[in-house]
Amino acid sequence: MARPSTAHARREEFLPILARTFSETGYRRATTAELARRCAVPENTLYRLWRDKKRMFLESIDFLYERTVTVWETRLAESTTRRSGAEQLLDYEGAHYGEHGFYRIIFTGLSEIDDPEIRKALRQMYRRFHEFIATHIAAHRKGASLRGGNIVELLAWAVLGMGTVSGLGHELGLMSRKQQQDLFSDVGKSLLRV
Amino acid sequence: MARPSTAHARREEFLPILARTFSETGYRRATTAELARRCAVPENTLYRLWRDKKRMFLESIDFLYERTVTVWETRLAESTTRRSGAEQLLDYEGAHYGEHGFYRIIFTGLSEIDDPEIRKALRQMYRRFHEFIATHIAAHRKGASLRGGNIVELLAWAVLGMGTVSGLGHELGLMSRKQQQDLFSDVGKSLLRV
DNA sequence: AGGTTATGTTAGTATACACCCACATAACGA
DNA sequence: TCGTTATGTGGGTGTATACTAACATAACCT
Repeated sequence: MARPSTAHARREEFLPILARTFSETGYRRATTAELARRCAVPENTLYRLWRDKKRMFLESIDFLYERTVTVWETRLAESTTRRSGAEQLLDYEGAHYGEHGFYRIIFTGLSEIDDPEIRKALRQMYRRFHEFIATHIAAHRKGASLRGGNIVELLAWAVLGMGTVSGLGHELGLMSRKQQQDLFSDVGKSLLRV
Repeated sequence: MARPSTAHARREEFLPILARTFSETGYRRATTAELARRCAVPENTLYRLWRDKKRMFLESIDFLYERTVTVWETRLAESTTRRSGAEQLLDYEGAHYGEHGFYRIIFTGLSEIDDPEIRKALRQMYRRFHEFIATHIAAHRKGASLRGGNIVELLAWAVLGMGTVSGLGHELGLMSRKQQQDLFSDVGKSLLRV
C-alpha cells in the first residue's frame, strides 16, 4: 500500500466550481486554463481527475440538475402551507429564478449539440425537469380536470418555456426582476387553471 | 471608370446561405471554410464582402428576423378570416414552427453573449419580436380586459417562451410535431383569454 | 485599346487552446 | 526507513481556424 488517493473528494470539491464557471461563461469561454485557475490548481490536476473537458461539462450538467431539484424538494418538504407544490414552486422560481444557472448551461450546450453525448445529457436533463413539473401540475389539478389526455404535459412545457424565456429576458436585459416574478406567479398560476 | 462592383448583389445572394448555415450548425461549427464551401466561393471572397465572420453573423440575425416578420405580415394581409391576428399567428406557428430557424440562432448567439455587438443584436431581435407579439395580443383583447397594466407584455413573454421551448423540445427530440402544434393552439389560445 | 478595378486561386500566418510529458517532491503504508 | 503512489511544476505539441498576402485573370469603362 502507498499514499491513498483523494481523487473522489477532490472531484466533489471542484465540481461546483466547474459548474459555476460553465454556467457563467459558457462552454467555450471556460477554457481549461480558466477552469484550473478558478479551482486554484494547475491544468494538469484537472486532467488527472477527468478524462477531458467534455467530462467536466457533462458532470456539471448533472450536478446542476441534482442541486436544483434538491433545493425544490427540501423546500416543499419543509413547507407547511396548504397550497399545492406547483403553486409554491412557481412562487419560488419567480423569486429566485436563475440562481441555479441551469438555463445558461442549456444555452451553451446547444451550441455543442452536434456532440451526441452532450445532446444526450441535455435531453435527459430537460426531460427530467419536464416530468418533475408535470407531476406537480397533475397533483395540483388532482386529476379532476384531466381533459384532453396530455394537457398536463403541454402545460409543463409552457412552464418550462416561461422559465427559459425568463433566463433569456434577464440575460439580455429585457425583463425586469418584477416582470420575471409576475410571469411566474400571474401567468404561471393562471396556466394551472387551464 | 472601371469594372463596376457587384458586391451589393452578391451580399444579398450569399446572406440567406450564411443565415441558414449559422442556424443549422451554430456559430462555431460554421467555420469560414464551411461558409465559403456552401456559397461555392473561396473563403477570400467572403472576406471581400464582409469585414469578418462576426459581421456575417450579425447580418444573418437581422436577415432572419426580417424574413420571419415579412412572412407573418403577408400572411395576415392575405387572410380573410374574422379571427384575430394573434390567433392566426398561433396557428401558423404551430404548423410551421422552426422553419425560419431563428430560435437556433438565438441559442448559438447566447454562447457568444460576452461579445457586446452580438448581445446587442440578439437583444434587439428579441425585443422586436416581443413587441410584435404584444401588439397582436393587445389587438386581440381590444383593450377590453386590460387589467393590471402590463399583463399583455407578460403574455407576450409567455408566448415567446412557448416558441423557445418548442425549439428546444424539437431540437432535443422531446416534443412531437403534434405536441408543438397543440402547445401553440391549445395553451397559446387559452393564454389569450387570461 | 488601355487603364482600372473586381474576382479567382493558392498559398500562408498567427493564435488560441485542449491536452500531454517528464521530472521533482511530498505523503502515506508496511 | 523504504518503496509506492499521488501531487506540483513547467514547458511543450498538435490542431483547428479566423484572417491575410500575392499574383493572375477577366470584366467593364472611356
